[in-house]
Amino acid sequence: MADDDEETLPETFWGVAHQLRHLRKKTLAPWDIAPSQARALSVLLREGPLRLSELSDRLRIAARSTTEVVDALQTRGLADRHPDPQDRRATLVAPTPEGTRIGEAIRASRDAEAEAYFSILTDDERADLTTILRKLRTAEH
Amino acid sequence: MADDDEETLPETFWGVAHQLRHLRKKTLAPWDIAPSQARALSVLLREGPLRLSELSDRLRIAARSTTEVVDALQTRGLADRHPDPQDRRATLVAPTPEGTRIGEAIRASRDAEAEAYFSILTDDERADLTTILRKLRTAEH
DNA sequence: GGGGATGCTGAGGTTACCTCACTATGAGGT
DNA sequence: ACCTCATAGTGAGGTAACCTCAGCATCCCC
Repeated sequence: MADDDEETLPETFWGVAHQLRHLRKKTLAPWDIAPSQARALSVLLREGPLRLSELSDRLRIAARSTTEVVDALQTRGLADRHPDPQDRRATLVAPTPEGTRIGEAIRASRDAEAEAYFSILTDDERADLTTILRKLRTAEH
Repeated sequence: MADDDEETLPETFWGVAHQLRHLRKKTLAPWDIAPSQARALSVLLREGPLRLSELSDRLRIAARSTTEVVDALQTRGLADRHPDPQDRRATLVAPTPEGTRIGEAIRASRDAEAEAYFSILTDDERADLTTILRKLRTAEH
């Protein structure tokens, strides 16, 4: 019912973001895990145990918000906290075996989801899109 | 402090989305208007008076959420409701003169913002990006 | 051995959504 | 005319994912 012929670049960008967000949510449903938690778990799998502050940097959110995400992961038994031997102020967050298992399953499913979503593009378009977005991403704004 | 060398396409996409969201928020600051309200106002400027249900379609949000956005616009004197002469169940939402004025100012500023953000791209890259996103946007997923 | 920076978290707030239930109205069939 | 069913908007209540600010513990450096 909504027609979308002459959208500007940012508008189109947000449209895609919106679709991807919904898709991602749907993909996550089998695990009953919130997107923010899945994101954090994925960072932990990729980078191993991290301080809360480091995790905040990776997620680009405030430290206080990271506390909440980690609380949730811990409640679900997907990650745990232990003291950093280097610095008694700091807390290291690491995925549990269960967290690793689930995190890997999510990643696989998410790869498949992204594959499906972007599969309507040609290889060239995909490559171009990656290059262009990466350029935007890393530029100084 | 966060290094970002080997991100996947979706990750990079979200990174760009994140930056754009912050930029947009900053651009909106002078008017002290929430992003959701600015979006609705922009739709109203483009399409003229709309029923709440039609506005929901354009914004791709639930009807109930549109009620809230319109409430906010009305409180600020940027839009008003009046009954649809065609259907006494329906309510038409239209921008006030003030809403039109502010909406246009926001659009101008937003165009400038987007221009600045995407200005690091070449014309070709911009065209490619638009084409690719539009393709993703309109495909059946 | 202060004094300021850093690391985490409690308290409390905001934004932008959602569903469900309800009322008023419209539209079609009998 | 009446009955049923769909549609339009909204009250009530809820959620996710963020935020700031204040406070405490610890570290680092002169």
